[in-house]
This record gives sequence, C-alpha cells and structure tokens, in this order.
Amino acid sequence: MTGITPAQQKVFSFVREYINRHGYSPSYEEVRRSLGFKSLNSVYKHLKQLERRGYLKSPWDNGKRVLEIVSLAAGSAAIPFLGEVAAGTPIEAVETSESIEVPENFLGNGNNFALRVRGDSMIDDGIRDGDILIITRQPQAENGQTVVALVRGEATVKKFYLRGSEIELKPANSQMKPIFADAAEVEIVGVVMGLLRSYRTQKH
Amino acid sequence: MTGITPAQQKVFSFVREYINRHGYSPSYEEVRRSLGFKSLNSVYKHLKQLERRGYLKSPWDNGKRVLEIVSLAAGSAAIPFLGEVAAGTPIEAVETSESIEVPENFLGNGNNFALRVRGDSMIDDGIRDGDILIITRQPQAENGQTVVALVRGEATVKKFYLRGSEIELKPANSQMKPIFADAAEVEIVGVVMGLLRSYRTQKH
DNA sequence: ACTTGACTTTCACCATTTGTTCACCTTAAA
DNA sequence: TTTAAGGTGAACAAATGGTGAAAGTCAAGT
Repeated sequence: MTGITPAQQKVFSFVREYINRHGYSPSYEEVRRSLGFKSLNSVYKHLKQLERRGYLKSPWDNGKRVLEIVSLAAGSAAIPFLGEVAAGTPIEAVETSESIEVPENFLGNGNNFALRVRGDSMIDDGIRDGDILIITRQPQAENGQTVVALVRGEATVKKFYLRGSEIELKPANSQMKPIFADAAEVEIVGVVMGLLRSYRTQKH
Repeated sequence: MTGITPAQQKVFSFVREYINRHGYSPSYEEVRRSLGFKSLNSVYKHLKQLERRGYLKSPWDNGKRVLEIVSLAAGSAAIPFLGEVAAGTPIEAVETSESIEVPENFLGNGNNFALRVRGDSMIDDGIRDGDILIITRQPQAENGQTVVALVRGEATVKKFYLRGSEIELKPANSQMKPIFADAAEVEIVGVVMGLLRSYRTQKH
C-alpha cells in the first residue's frame, strides 16, 4: 500500500466507516461537516489524493456518492506482526516488529496487524496455540465477534458480547470462565478477520 | 539484500516501527528529533542510502510521508483453488478455476493447491467447516500428518497413520470412526501444509 | 424542454510542512 | 591518500492542507 499522510488517513477512515455503515459513500458536504473543514475543496483534494494513492476510486466521473474502497492491492499485502497474545499477558511482548505477508481478502478496513496466539482459550472455535490472527484495528465490535481486547491493561483474545452496560469476554474453552467487566475497563483493540496456520514445523 | 551499517540500522528500525505504529511514515523532522540528529541532511542521506540498498522505497519523488518498507520476504504465490473436500465426496473439480494468493511460507514442495473444507471431521484439530487448506501434492505421508486422500474414489481430509500393511485415516472428531483400508485402496493426494480462515463473512 | 436540488469539480490564492540540494567538515578504513 | 560513511547548517523547491466562490453534472419533477 502506498503512503498516506495523517490528514488523509483521517478522511479515509471516515469514508470507510461511513460506507460500512450506510452502504454508500458520504457526500462531500457530510465529510466536510464531520471532519470540521470549512471548504468543500479540502474534502475534494483529499479524496483526489486518496484516489491517486490507490485507496479509493470513483467508478464514474461526477457520480454521486459512488466512492469505493479499493480492495487492497491485488494479491497480498504486508502487515506488521506485533507479537503474541495469551490470556493475561500484555501484547507489547515482542519488540522485534516484523511483518508478515497475508492474502488480500483477509484484510479488513486498512489498519491491520497480526498476532500469534498463545494458549488454548479459544480452542473450541478452532483457534489453536501458535495460530496467527489477522486483526483489523477498530474500537468497537459486534456481539459474537472474536476480538482482541485490553482488560485493565491485559490483552486477550475472546468472543465479545455486550450485556447491558457490562461486557462479557467469553473464551471458547469449556474449562475457562468468561470475564465480565464494566465497559469502561475494556478497550477493544481490534476484531479478528482471519487466521493463518502453518503445519510446516508442527508434528501432531 | 545488501549489508547495512549500524547507523543505517538505527534509522531503518525507527522508520519501520513508526510505520507499524502509525500507518504512515515519519517526516524527516520527526526522525531527526527522535534519533538526535542536528541536521535534516543526516536523515536524508540515511534514507537515500536505505533506498539504494533496497530496504525502503518511496513511490514518488518528493512525496510526503510516503516511505514504504520493502517487504523482506517478497513472498506470496498464487496456487490453484481446486474446490471442496468433505468426507465421502470426491473433490469437486470446481469449473471456475480460480486461484488464491497465499504467503510463501505456507507452501510446500512446489506443487500446491487449495481446498475448502466441508464438514466437521477434523474439528478437534481446529479445522472447521469453510476453512481453506493449503496442500502440497505428494504421494506419501508421515504418521500423524493431516492428509487429503482418495479412498476408493472418495476424497477426505484425515490424519494419516500406517498400521503395518493397513492405513488408518483418522478423523479428529470423537463422533466419527476412523477408516481402515488396505494400502492399495488408499491414494494419498497430498499433505496439509497450511490453513487459512476468513472471518469476513461468517457470523458466529 | 425547463427547472431544481443535490452533488461534484475547478479556479484562484495562501500558509505550512516537508523533502532536496549545496557547500563544507570529521573520522575510519582500504 | 583516496573513498565512503556520518554529520552540520542554510537555502530552496515542491507537495500538502486549507479557504471561498463559482461553475458544471446529473437525475428527477413539473
């Protein structure tokens, strides 16, 4: 993926979210208002730039609300490999941030990273020790999605359920108990979009 | 990839980290401040050097914040997507010969293909309905490896064990019984090297 | 066909940020 | 001693980020 500046990233995320939520792109005016620009031209120029850099495209000229998120580069893309998650261990375990090549259709919204799973807390969902998770960074999740969350500073992979004002983080392992926590204590880091497993070195 | 000096290493790591964390490259000024240079030119020269040596690239001249890490693994390849396997069904030679992009380190001997799994016969090994298996075509397997095999014309995914002159094909599902067959009746198609799962469309 | 409303695109112009280059200096290795 | 890596500092050029107004497009509706 080509470079992007902070300002462009802001516009891009907004458009991306908007399309996800509504199914069609926002009008320039909506972007302007939401992001606090005073001129439509600012919006226009950012969108043009994003188009030039390959993040967006508009299928026909002058089309209304027809922006599309470009499926990230045919083939695959490299995303940062941030380390490991295991129940009860902070993510920031691995300093040596490498990157890993993943197929395009495993990527989510454009801000992705990978983590290796430690432990068996999700084994009933077929997520095993050593598997690599592809995660899209986003601060909210839908019920039932598998998420990476920080609970009081500790990172885990669990299934997410909103129960009234509480959040349940549910392991997929009959041996383990779910975590219940106040919404304020839980920070959703991202949602699991894909899983890679290599049998290369393993011997079952 | 050519060698790299300690100073260059330092700059490179910083840029890599920054991009991983922010999603966009740092400005020269940020690099200068963070690494304690007094002149921007020091930064410039290091970055140019890294570009020349193939560690970084900037897609267009004079572009702002557009540095990219050159992917070290350079690696993925397209392999044919052959269809589906489910216990008791021949491999559906999918007409629509598609292909799927997979990371290089998931490939085996050079003759690979992909299959989508149907059914739960391997669920205890974390192989679930809908998962995509990367398979290396080879006619023999080692005990305990997960294989795609043809038994009397029917294709299955099972774990392979040689028991004297017989072959045991063992599902990873306590509900299912292993298949015992004479070695002559079993044709090993290939060995499972990798697994890809996408949570994109699934709703748990 | 003409008008309207909802949008997108362009023009002209300005401030700021950021990348590039020039000239010149130091130190360690071949 | 010539060469390459590391550095300093200042000047320059280009891309980005923004403002405001005007002009252009397109799909309805009358």
